[in-house]
Amino acid sequence: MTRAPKNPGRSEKVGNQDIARAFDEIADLLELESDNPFRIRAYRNAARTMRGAPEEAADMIARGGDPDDLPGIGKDLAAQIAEMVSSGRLTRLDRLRPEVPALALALSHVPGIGPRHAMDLCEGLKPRPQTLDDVLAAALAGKVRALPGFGRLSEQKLAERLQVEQKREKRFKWASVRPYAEALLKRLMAEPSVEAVAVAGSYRRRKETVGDLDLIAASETPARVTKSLVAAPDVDRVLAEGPTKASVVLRGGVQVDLRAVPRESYGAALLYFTGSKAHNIALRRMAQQRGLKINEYGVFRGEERVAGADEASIYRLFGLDEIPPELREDSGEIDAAARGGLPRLVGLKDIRGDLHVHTNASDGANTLQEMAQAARARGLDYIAVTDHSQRMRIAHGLNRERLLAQFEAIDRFNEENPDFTVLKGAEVDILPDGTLDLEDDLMRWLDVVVAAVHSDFGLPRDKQTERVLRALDNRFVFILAHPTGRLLLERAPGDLDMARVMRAARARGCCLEINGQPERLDLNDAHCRMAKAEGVRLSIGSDAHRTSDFANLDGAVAQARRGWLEARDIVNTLPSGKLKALIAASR
DNA sequence: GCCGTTTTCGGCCCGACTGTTTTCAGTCG
Repeated sequence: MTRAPKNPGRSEKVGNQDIARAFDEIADLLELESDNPFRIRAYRNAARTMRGAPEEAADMIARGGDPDDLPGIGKDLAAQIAEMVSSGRLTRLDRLRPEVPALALALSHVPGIGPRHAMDLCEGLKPRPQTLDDVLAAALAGKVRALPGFGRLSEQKLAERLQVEQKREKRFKWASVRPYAEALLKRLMAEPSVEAVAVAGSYRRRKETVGDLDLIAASETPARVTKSLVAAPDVDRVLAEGPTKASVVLRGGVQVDLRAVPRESYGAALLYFTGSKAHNIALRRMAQQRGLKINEYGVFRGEERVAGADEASIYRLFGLDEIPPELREDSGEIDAAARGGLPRLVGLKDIRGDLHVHTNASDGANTLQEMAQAARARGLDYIAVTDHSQRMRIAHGLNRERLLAQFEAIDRFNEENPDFTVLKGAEVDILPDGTLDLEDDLMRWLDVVVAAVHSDFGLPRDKQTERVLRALDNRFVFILAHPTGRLLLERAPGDLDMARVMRAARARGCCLEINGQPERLDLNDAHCRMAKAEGVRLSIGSDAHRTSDFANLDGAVAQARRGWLEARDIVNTLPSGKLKALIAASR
């Protein structure tokens, strides 16, 4: 459910996310009113643009810029943005809301129920339903089948969908669906008729959360592949099954959609179902301009297929460099690919060391030696051991004495292991007033000081921002860890003026961390891109608490890639010697 | 509502599956 910003007229800043939500709600409402579909799309595009915009609209307007310059934002929408920024309200939305029942909006958000049926249910049922439960009751009582466009079967499905909706997990963290994805890939790969299979969709684009899994298989006997999915052991319910397509819900609630296509269409299908939708639309427009048609079976000139077996052939046909899935959001990647200007995205192999690692001295599960060995086994050259400072009682934070003992252990380890480097570090708590939980005379002996907020996440924007800025003021702080403090699907990001934080970080030569914990992935993709634009360097940290957690680096790298980052944007692609010099220069 | 080497009007992406229809609308991706 979307809401306009609270506290209209207050000085509290309206963020791009608020604007995006308002535009999406307008699109939803217009859709329920059966408004012009292209106008609806314009609002949705605008919402997407605002979500990924590199600069807060409020800042843009304050410095004399015009949101009209953003792609998909014209005069009208620019005026609406300006209205929201100045007043916190949106007249268009305020007028629209009373015209459409709130229940219709809620119904249309249930999968399988579109705007048409949502309105028909609201207006056709007697007595008029007020809640989703009312609609469910009507369906169970057999009152829905009488409505035009409904029948016995659709009534039954409606009841099921509403019941599922009540306990549905809407999105899943990327890492939590990975086991399902890999199990299904393995199963389908074992099918003799399958020549190739991959996960497409937002999973392949490495979005931090995914709503479902999209599988693409190449096979000359597609019906056998869809049958194999439907018969998989984890399948709870079958939503649809046809000769080339099947949809199921797994136990655990993850929906899986499979498309099986012939070998010569595999690249086209992979491209098509990897999306994003906006990226596809942009490509299709290019196809049209060239008198071509692109769909999930290939690129066609008339009846003739001119590309489609692999993705590269399709991009090549349009004069584009191959665009990595992480960039396919229609946020500038197509222009960049056309002029040979795509970034050379950082890869896991570029990461030389890990700058955020815990041991069992604080809340980790493994010893310093075990962590170092595991890192080396993964091909890293160094790690920074960054156990918690003493304020983190719950995490066994290190006091002065224990930290000094750790120094000695690290020196000993480095002497005995000349082919690997353990850097002395600490994850120092940023206290609510912005002071640090470790004295300067200790921090000066650390190779890497990582500062992080672990309490009082709910401070108002100005206080939270001042708190972080004060911490960054300390000459020894080199990295701001998990800058927003968000936990995916659990805790909203702290209210930080990220533009100010970035300017301060650049001025001080500090880095912002991309934390790879699957529930953090903090910074997010948009912030990564913003940091690069602001000239702020980033660091990648697994925040490992056990040896297996070095796998988190993959998630952090994926996030960096979504943020258009290259190896040179990330400090721990440097060898340890150069990194140390960089840190020394920042003090 | 946006946009422009067919530019200020008239376009705007494409196909599979489902269920209710009797030739198609709704929904999804």
